[in-house]
Amino acid sequence: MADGYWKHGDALRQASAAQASLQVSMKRPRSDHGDVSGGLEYVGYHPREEGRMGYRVIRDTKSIDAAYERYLRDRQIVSYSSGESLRPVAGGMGSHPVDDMHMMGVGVMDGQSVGYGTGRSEIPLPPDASSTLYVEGLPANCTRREVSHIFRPFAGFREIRLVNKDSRFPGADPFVLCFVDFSNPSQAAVALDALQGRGLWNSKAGRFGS
DNA sequence: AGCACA
Repeated sequence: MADGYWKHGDALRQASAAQASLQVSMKRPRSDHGDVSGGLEYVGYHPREEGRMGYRVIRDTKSIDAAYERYLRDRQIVSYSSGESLRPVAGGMGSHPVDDMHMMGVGVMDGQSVGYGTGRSEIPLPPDASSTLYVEGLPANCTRREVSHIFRPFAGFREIRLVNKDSRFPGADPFVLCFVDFSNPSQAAVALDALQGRGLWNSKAGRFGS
């Protein structure tokens, strides 16, 4: 009955024979408390007009998840195989909500779409969306340069950080975490939409691509 | 499954 621990790890290990699936998500908040400047209970309050995006005041993480899932489902972009890889939680720059910003190359310029955001001018974001993406499911031996190749084409790409961690379970192999910085949450969301749940690592070839 | 750096 201890198999439950490995319901996913097993899939990961077997993926080495097929194609590993990259899981990209928003960065997790630094802590569950202390982010609120006032120390009060208005947790999800944000200053901008939220009516246009259909968001209301959000009280906790689960609400955000639900709202985000809803909008993704409406857009029919992401398939939910794992369901857990999407974590658009608080943690961004709360002072700078991005509604309809199409600056810096994301979205449209003079009627022409740029970058990988082609076709969609903007992506509605949760008020507390982060500019950093969290990536897991990478092979333990992948290099920083390899992973950079995946994200560099996206507008607003800034930097990538690989982190080697030991498994929380004894005897299991170490794994690689990855944090990808973008100039703003909107640009991060574009990359997220494009990469979420996609299989990018061709383990047969031992490299990225097909 | 696993969330770092400033």
